[in-house]
Amino acid sequence: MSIGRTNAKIKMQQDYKPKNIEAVAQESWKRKLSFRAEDQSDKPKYYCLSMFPYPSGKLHMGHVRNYTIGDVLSRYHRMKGFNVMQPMGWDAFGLPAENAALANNVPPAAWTYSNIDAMRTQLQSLGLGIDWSRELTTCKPDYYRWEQWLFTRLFQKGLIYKKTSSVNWDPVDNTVLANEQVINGCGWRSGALVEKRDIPMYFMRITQYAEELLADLDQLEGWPEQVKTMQSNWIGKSYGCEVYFPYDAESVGTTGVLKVYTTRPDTLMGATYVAVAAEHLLATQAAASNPKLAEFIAECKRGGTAEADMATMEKKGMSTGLFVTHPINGELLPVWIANYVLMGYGEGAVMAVPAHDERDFEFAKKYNLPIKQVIERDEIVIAKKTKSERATFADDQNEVTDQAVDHHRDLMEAALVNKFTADYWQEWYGEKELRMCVNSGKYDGLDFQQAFDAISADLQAKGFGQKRTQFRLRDWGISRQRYWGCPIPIIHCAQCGDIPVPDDQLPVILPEQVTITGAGSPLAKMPEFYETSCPQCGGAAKRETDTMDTFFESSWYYARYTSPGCTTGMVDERAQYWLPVDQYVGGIEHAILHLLYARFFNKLMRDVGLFGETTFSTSTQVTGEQALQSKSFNEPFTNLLTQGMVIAPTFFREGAAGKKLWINPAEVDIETDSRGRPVGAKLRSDGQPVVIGGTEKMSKSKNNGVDPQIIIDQYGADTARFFIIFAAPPEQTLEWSDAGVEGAFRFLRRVWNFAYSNKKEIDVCHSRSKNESDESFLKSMNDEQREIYREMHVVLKQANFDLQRLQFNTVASACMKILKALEQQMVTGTPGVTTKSIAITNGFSILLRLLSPIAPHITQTLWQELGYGDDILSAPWPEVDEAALIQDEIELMIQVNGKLRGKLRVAKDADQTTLKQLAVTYPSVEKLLAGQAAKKIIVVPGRLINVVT
RNA sequence: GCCGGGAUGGCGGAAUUGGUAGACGCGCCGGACUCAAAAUCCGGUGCUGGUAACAGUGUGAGGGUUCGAGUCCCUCUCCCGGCACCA
Repeated sequence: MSIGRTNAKIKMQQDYKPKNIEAVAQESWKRKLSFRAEDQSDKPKYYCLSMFPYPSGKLHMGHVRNYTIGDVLSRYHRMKGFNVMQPMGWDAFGLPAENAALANNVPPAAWTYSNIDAMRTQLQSLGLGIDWSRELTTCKPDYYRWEQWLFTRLFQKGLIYKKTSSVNWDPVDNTVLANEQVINGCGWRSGALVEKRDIPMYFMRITQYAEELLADLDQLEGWPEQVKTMQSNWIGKSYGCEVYFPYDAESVGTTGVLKVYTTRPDTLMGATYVAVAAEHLLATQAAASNPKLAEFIAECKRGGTAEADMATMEKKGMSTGLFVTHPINGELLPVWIANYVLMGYGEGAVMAVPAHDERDFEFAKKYNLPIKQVIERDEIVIAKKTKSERATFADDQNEVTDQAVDHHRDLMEAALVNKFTADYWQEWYGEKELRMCVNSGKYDGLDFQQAFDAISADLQAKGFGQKRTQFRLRDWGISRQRYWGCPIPIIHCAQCGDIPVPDDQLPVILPEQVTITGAGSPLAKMPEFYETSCPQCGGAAKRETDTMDTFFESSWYYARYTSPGCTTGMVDERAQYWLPVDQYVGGIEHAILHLLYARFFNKLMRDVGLFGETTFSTSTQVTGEQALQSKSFNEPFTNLLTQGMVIAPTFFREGAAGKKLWINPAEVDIETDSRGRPVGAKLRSDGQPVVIGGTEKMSKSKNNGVDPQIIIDQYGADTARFFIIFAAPPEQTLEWSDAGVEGAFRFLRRVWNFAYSNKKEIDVCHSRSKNESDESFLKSMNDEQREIYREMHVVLKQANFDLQRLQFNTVASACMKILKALEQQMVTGTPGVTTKSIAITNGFSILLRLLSPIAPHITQTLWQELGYGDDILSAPWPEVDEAALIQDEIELMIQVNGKLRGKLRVAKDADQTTLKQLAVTYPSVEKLLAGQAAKKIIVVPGRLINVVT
């Protein structure tokens, strides 16, 4: 069956039946290849990408929201005249497939592929304008062979290297656990106490790109500020100093230095001890002869590797009995082992200045270590001086008043009484501004920067340190001791070492028929997989059995979509047409890791020469300008929209032993009082009360998920899409509401009904000559028509603005406003074709086009049914007729002292004097003035007049 | 703990730059239609007082800047996201 002309002959359905019209519309898009993106076009390109889903098997509301937002953007840009590409694919490797394999005894591959099929069907029923010819699946060799290829290139360039690193080790299941699988320090399945274990892993030198990743954030004007801030903080560039503390030969037994990094060298004179991580060389050495220390180190190694746990646990430490000497004053400082010092960060050792660091302070108080104040507020230092001495400190910026001196005298007295209590300490520890050194010998009186420079210089002169820039960002560990991931293309040869798999032997294919036991990787138990020969010497060798972090796949899929079917590389020349992505849409939870890794990969691929004739050496930093000149590009995503979560109410009953039994909202009836406030809830099946819980992220564990498929089956995809767009702006959390969904459906039905009952008049109107861009169109209208026409365009102007700033909920509102105004016109307007139909025909065409990105099926159908055209997809986007917006009279607010007291209609070009006169003689203003003259009258043109008394 | 974000009627949210707080929708109340109900349509709806006109009050809490603050500044509370092996 075909739609369009054939269908137009059939009488229009009276009732809105989404099931029928959605199937017809989707079939038509499929047949006409409506969403096939052209690799060559006269139109400007628009690459709109939504984060691809992990194929869990069932579409959830978060997906629906993500892809609806992307589809609205895609369809809007298409109508604006862009060559749009909106692809879709599957982030198919990952832990859940292995968990499912354990639970259901299905191989991860089979489970994944059947999930993909199920989810593709669901996605298609949403009516998304996707170019399915570009679909990709990351667990297929034709995809992952190219990341193996990239791996070997980066390995050869030294951008991937091997080192040992800590993982969560489950000693009962003898397996490595993900952070997610560690619950309260125990393995999720075995319940065993998890410990840290050091194993060799491959790392990517993302730190080599830290400077560029940080600097290029400035180029990302289309990114939310908060995401850039988070990334910037994550990279964490800091300026500091390396300090070497020479070993005390007597206690340590050898010579050497303890290396630390500090951002506060100005406080070096206040260092009273040093602390090292449990894995530090000095710790190991001290523990050799001290069983108690060895026990403490073992304790530190218990528990997982998650940073949040490290940061919140109780600070514990133990003295090693070893000493180092202070590099400037030569004092002996004790060496402590502390559980809050991380081996993987910095040097695995810190200098402790308890007077000026919160953690050191807490630790020193706990273990009675000395606290030496070396920084003081300027004012207090000054207050301690005589009046004449003070004069030399006072300047225009920092005048020392007697009041300030008194205030700080009080503080000083408080200090004597409360010395080093946490409250008082808060008063002076942190900020670097307006502070100077005290108790620091020759550095006394220096401010932060002066002391920083002087102490660094002295350290350097003595060979005990130097200034250093440091990044918080660590190199990216990419090895996973798991099965369901991309095999790392390395061969271990006893003679030749670690050899990358040669290109002609790629891909290293992951065997799909395996048994998952939950203990260790199946690959390590498959000789047919790991037994191989060395590509270099030909001798027997062993293939690497670790797989890659799944972030690897998601870091370059955006590029692969540009080159579907490419068998010659990761991408081909089509990438240069489509990249960078114009609009990326996805959850805020990816603000740091995924988005940082994808930015990193973009730079790697650029530097490997995939995006043009660039030949950057990886050892030099590339500026944005250089890259732009070379026709390449630095950043993968020009604009970023971070969408909020979908949340829903929760309901539960207390089960045995206080265990909560969560009840799905669909099974609950809510009781309200006369005002509509909820007072209770009952389970429909037994009529007994349930407890109303909080409103939380839709999840299996809280049983508050709403299945999108049920909504689509019941109301249609257009209703689901409309509700999701209408209920909240894209970046905010969206609260699910069944009543709201019904409201969305009611609205679409009203649109349908309006079309049905006005079809005749609109048809008649089409036969008359008219052109909305024609100036005479506006002039030909009578006042009534012009007013409704103006109303349409006021709403349209706001809607077009809202679309540009990605606030789609108010675009949905605008559609409702237009329909309301048109319905109103039907009731109150003068009957007859000449007075109503022109305005209605024009207004309804605006409504259909404005609504079409949100609810594409109903609008496509009505566009044809009412004879506006064959295909709304190729209709031009409605633009505002500015001439229609001009009004002769405007309404001004009248305020007295900023408080609204009335409204006034005035000519739009009334002058200020007239307006002021009108305001003071306005009855309620006159009354409030009570005969007094106004002190001041503020006129805000076009808005208000404020009379100040 | 650290980094980032949020809080506006009974509910979701609107208010472009400091200038009419509550658009639009849900819910609730009243009315029409109906034998009745549902659906639909019309009207009302921040809170307090008042028959009403109107007045007071109101954007998480407390303070500040301003003729004027939901919006800017300071302090605080609660909630959410991320923290490097969930994706």
